[in-house]
Amino acid sequence: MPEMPEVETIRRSLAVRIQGLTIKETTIKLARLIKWPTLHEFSASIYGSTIIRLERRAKYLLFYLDNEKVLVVHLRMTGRLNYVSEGKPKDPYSRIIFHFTNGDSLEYADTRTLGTLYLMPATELNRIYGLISLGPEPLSDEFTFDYLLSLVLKRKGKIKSLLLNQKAIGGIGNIYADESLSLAGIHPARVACTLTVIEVEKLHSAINEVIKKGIEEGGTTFRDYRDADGNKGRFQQELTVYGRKGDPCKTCGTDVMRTEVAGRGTHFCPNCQK
DNA sequence: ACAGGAACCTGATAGC
DNA sequence: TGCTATCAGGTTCCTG
Repeated sequence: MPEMPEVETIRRSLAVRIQGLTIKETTIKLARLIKWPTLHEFSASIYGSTIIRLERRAKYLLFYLDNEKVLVVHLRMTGRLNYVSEGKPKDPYSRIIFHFTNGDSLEYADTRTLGTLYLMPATELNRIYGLISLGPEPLSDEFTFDYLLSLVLKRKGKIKSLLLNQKAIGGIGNIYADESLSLAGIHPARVACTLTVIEVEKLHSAINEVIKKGIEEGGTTFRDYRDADGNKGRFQQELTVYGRKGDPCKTCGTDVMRTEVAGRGTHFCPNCQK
């Protein structure tokens, strides 16, 4: 479900709620979502720990605990994190619940159950391959024009595949890939290494602009994304192509097309994107 | 080394 | 109404 702007919005809304709270017991309704360690160790290690801070790396959330451990959560397609005040109704797809000593709880809910949770010593986070192998993320100092150019020049695959490749760039998903390519005027199926320097410049600033705006607008609620307090995002109002199949392009009026690129539903304006 | 496709899951919606 | 097909914001594993 969520991409970098959605995960960042969840982080911001959740951090102010949970920092300093202490976890008592954990209710685990779907154990297979916990990838490490064993069920017993997971519950035992987290019991009595206090959340010091909440960080994000690309689409991963990292809950730093006062016992030198880190709870790592990846929401995949439909994961949600709900801060639930005492006595409030629970999400029907609630899978794992962390109960705090103040009576409130943090609920991990997930319709399609593809999400993943880990509890790792802070010194062993490098054992999570998807986390350690992440490329630089948009808006960071490492994500420079030169970096993107060097990446693009050596790739023979489609440009959209590159944007979705988390080892190349961390944090972009299907919505923001389509929106970035739309803003840059580049067709998603273009072979990466055929892009001109000017096009790479446009793409570099388009990615940063779209991700920045996405965060400012609190993410995109296309279906069921919500922040930790249950609020919807606002970026869906700004979408130029994603989810707009058959609707007129906001620039030229041509019907927005939907095809499949890199195995994903892909939206673009056939007139504006070459 | 890299690209493409299937697999993992469940539910919502569109079309007949 | 009810059935079927398609689609879904992601990642990983396998194959070629």
